[in-house]
Amino acid sequence: MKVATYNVNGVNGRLPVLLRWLEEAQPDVVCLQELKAPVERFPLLAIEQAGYGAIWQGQKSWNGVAILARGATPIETRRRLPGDELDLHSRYLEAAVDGILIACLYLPNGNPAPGPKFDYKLEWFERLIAHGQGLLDSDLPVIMAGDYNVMPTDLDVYKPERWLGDALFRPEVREAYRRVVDQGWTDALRSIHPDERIYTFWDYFRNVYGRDAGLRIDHLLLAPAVAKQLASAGVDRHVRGWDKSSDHALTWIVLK
DNA sequence: ATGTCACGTTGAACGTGA
Repeated sequence: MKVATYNVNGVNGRLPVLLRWLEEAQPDVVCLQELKAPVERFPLLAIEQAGYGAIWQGQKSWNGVAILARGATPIETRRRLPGDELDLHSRYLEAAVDGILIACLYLPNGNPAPGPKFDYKLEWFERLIAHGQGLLDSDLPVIMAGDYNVMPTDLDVYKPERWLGDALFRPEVREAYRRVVDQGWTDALRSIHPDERIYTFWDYFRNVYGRDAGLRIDHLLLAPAVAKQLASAGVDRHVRGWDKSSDHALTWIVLK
């Protein structure tokens, strides 16, 4: 079983890239973030024609998340991260696929920091920690996949000293990410490749991709029951070089 | 500070978020 996460950065604008990758990689489950489309503009027909069922949560212009499953429709279990009824951003979606609970999340960027957007990011993290604990307590096989907007360590940044004050790398968010992992989650990419420089995002600016000045901010966190089944993990970084690509690449795992 | 995108309000630029 192959499970992937992809910040698509506009599901309609990037649709050819998404469909090309689905055909090439044949994933079983895909978590998408940053649809940047309202509910009614999700390209369900094209995705169904590619052989996938989908559930999604849209929002005009910003955010938006979806879960795709090959030959099946994910069974939705939740479409909000609990803990704040006033949070209207479309950033969380949860569903069962083939006996595994898939949480698709798009954590707030948080810049500029400090400020209200950074506070919102930290609050969102607290809610994720609370909900994540509940998921672990359930003993279900769970994957929390998505754009966490956090580089966990120096190894995940091309030039750490340049990012110290940024909302993606400030000590508070690294600490929050660590608190999630320390609950008992396995960072799939890091567990398979403990010492390797692996990036999942390259900015559009200044030939950043060509210079490999990347960041690792897209993560798949595995509950113990799933971590036991982890066979391989990687990033399809070549997709970032395709025409009209998202600034993120596809990050995936294969389970035994 | 800068740089590059997508999406929206609009009707060719500009604001916003990233």
